[in-house]
Amino acid sequence: MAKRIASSANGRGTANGNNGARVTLKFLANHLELSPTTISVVISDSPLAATIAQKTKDRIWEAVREFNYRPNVFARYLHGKRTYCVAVLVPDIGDEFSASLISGIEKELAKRGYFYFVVSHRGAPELIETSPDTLLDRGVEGMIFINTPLKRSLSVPVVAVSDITEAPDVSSIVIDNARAASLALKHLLKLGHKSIAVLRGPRGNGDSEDRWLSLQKAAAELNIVLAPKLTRELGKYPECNNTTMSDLGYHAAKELLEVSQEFTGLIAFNDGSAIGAIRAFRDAGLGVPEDISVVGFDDIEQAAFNIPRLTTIRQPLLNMGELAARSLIKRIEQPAEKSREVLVEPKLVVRESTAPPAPEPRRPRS
Amino acid sequence: MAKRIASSANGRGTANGNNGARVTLKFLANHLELSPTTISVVISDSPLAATIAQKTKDRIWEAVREFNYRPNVFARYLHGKRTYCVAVLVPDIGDEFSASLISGIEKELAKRGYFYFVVSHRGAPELIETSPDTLLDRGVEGMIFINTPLKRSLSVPVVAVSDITEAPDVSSIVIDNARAASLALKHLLKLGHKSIAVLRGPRGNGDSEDRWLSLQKAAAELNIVLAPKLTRELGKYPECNNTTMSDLGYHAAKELLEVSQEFTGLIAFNDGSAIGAIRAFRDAGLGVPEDISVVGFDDIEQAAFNIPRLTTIRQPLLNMGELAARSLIKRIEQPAEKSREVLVEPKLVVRESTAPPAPEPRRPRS
DNA sequence: GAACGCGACTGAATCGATTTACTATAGTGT
DNA sequence: ACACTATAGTAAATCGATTCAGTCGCGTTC
Repeated sequence: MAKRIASSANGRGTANGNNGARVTLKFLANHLELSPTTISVVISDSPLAATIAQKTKDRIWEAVREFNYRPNVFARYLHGKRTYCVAVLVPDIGDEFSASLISGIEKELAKRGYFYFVVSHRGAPELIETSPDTLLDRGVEGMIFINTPLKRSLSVPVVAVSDITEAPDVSSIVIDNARAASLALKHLLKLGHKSIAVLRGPRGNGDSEDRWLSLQKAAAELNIVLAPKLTRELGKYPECNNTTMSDLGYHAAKELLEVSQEFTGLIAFNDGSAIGAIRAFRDAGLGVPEDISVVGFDDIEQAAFNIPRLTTIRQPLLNMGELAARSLIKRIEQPAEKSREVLVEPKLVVRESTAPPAPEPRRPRS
Repeated sequence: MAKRIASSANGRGTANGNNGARVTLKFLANHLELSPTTISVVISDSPLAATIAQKTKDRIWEAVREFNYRPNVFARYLHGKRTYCVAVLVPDIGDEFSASLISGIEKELAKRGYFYFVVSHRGAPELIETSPDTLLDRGVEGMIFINTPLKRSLSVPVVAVSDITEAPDVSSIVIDNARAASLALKHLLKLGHKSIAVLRGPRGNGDSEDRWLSLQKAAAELNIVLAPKLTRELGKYPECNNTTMSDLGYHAAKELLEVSQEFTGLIAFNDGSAIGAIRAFRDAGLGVPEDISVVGFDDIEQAAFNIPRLTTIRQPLLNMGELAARSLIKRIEQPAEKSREVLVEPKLVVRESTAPPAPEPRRPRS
């Protein structure tokens, strides 16, 4: 009988009453003079465990604690047991959009005892193509695609956030862009703006297309024209690598300024580009909201502290992440569950970057 | 002999020439009329592979392609093979500090073919205590602790970023806070500031203590006093959950304003709190830099687009992440490698939020 | 007192690959 | 023609746990 009690917080490398040898089922079996079967049955609480005497169970659990036995995850998985592991694919984890989503995902996954791999592909097509297989090799039971195209179907459940997948049977979590567009446009309209510029999202971003279409549709319904020359696209995806959204917004806004002196409102693709645009206007001697009103999108942390505080369409990113994780787990644990699309409600947050347009045509301040 | 060529991009669930059954070594062996041993030897390119005829090798590789055979990672690992998997522990992935670091880490890991788990513990002590073991169970070969305390030593290499570990034999990547402090202080001093307020980092953050100590030391050397009443701590760690750095900075700055009308300079713990503070000053009718100069820390994306553009001490977060990953891999692959501390050089980035103090004592503008 | 049932376990096959220690065949030198 | 050496491969044990199909002893029951 072993005398030593292992320190509860032993770090594997340290002593555990077994003199350095790994604590395996076989070792425990030896020590308890039972068969590995019995111990396995008790530990994994299989139905068979009912047939084991309580006294024996107690002995087993005690030994488990004493030696800090931890079943080998890999051996277990060989028998097709669950891995409780999923993957998140994302263009880049560096920006606040992705980071907030992942934060929400993580929160929910942790609550349910799941682990996750993160793969950021930076838009590289071959990574997008091959990493699902590698992840499958590693036993993930499901995947969350953030803003990432998926062309084929996979053998595990998939949830897409900011959907740009073509694959069937994928659940998706998307913001209600129609509602968002109408919210932003109506707000500006009510303030009295007639000429509105738009910063479209980069091609390759899941929301770009849908958002733009929604904006056009809403504009048509409200009898506004979104003039093409007052529209800028925020750069192609692959180039997004070293350029930040603010940077993209800054340059797009400058271009806009060169083209026109008329517009009094701007709807940006997101808060980052909105902040960049405001900076550009400011550099041109124009004030926000005095000369131009700006509406952002997302409501990132800085939005509320920006000068001026940013009026924006809030996307509940944390919730969306949680929702994505929850949907995924549901589909993993209840395979009968059908895939479905969840539309998330955006919210207009009015702050300081929007105001009625100046009565006079604007002119750069000195 | 199989007739069909598997589609190269088959998604596991789909046909692969084997009618749905898993493609295992045994299956391939059967199909090629070779023993599993031979195939294994060839595929894993063990030394023995030299003894296999080239012709046979070719046949094997062809079959591997044809059936899209992928060795089972878990079965492999049972034999103690490498997992190429590490873990990153972080308080929270949502903020730009962590996100940038992870982005750097990820970049380097991906380059070397490693996968990684992320665990964000939100400061919860029991998670910090238990997750290393769970991660070890999952076969990680090393861990990166971002801003996370580690009290015991682990059986795998550990690299700490923004170091607050007490464990021995841990490599660490830390910013040179002494240099940073001197940079910030000298900048303000040269502009003519005498009375300088400080926003200290939250307790529990790895850099807080060191940064503050460095600041005091540098101040002493430069013959400035950092008055305790002009010093604020940015809230305790656990409460940091729902509060953003900007929020913390905002409130701390307000408090500062209530206490004193004298200070003309502020050194913030990071850019988030700096932006919050600027907002608070502005709300009180004070301008930055006209009335108060503000120095941030980190140089996050928004810093360059903020109004005013933020003067800040840049921390090369992406590089630090890459460095951390590189160190970790080195220690994994060359166990003889000793742990060491890497001091990263900060850089002063002068923008618009700092200027000489106004000659007159300041007073709130209307 | 033979047949039966039941409680409490266990043996052996299995998951999918790796690895060590062979074997079988063909070719070489003398 | 015989030992000897490559060459080309294979059988079987192993990693650590799970699981199906028993086994063994003992108390009932008619």
